[in-house]
Amino acid sequence: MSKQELPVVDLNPVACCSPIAVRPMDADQAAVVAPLFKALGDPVRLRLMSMIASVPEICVCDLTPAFDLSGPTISHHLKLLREAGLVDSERRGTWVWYRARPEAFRQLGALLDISGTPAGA
Amino acid sequence: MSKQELPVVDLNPVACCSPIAVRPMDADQAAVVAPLFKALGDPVRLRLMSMIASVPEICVCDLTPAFDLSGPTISHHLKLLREAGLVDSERRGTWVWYRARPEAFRQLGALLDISGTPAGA
DNA sequence: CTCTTGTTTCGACATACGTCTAGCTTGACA
DNA sequence: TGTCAAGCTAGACGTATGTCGAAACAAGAG
Repeated sequence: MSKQELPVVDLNPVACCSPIAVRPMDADQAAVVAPLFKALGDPVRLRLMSMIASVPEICVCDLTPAFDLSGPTISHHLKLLREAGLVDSERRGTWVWYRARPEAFRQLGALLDISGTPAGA
Repeated sequence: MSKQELPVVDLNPVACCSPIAVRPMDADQAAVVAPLFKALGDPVRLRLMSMIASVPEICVCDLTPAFDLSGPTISHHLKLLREAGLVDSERRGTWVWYRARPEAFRQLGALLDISGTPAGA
């Protein structure tokens, strides 16, 4: 191997990790963060996420008809987004309402920040 | 359904899409972007990506020993990152060197920007 | 040319994932 | 209480994914 040295930088104390272009992620951090990206890695979930995040809150009854998919399938995807911590849900009467969790987005956005890094140059 | 109106906003002409919290993504946009998130949705690939992005370039021979995985498996993950457009590779003599593609990161980061959106409030 | 080392491709396998239908739970309302 | 609608859970099924070992390919050294 080339014996190249990888940079070693302290963790950002606020969020989970430094931007991925600042220092190499260790296995534990990757295991925490990868599921968040994975949750957004399906076109249906990405659209759901986008529909939810573009309004203060939205009813499942407004999400389902936007897709050519069965109700249970949409419900399944929403569950994955919930388990990833990207959205919150709340039942109010007959309907269930979903809201985005901004912290998760801020964390993911921060991870992708490449300004002032080797990759950003 | 609740007849709630989803916002309709012009596309950002520079990148592929507006931030996902600005307007709901349509199916075509989601089909383009989701594979990028999917590529980062595996812990091994996320670590690889991070190792690659934290230096100007890096040799496969420095990536492989960081994992408890066979060479072919690492090669497979690198191929997926390449096909997603997140990294570039170049053979120089015996070794193959990988570099991050900053444009892809900037685009993903922009998508996750929630400042000034309903979710960011 | 042949040997060695580094990397990718191929083929196989177990597991995870996306989707469906059927059935259940919750709440509203007559 | 009975009934209906919204949404979730359970189970099944086909496909995609992560992993491996073996083999092929690439480049340099002897």
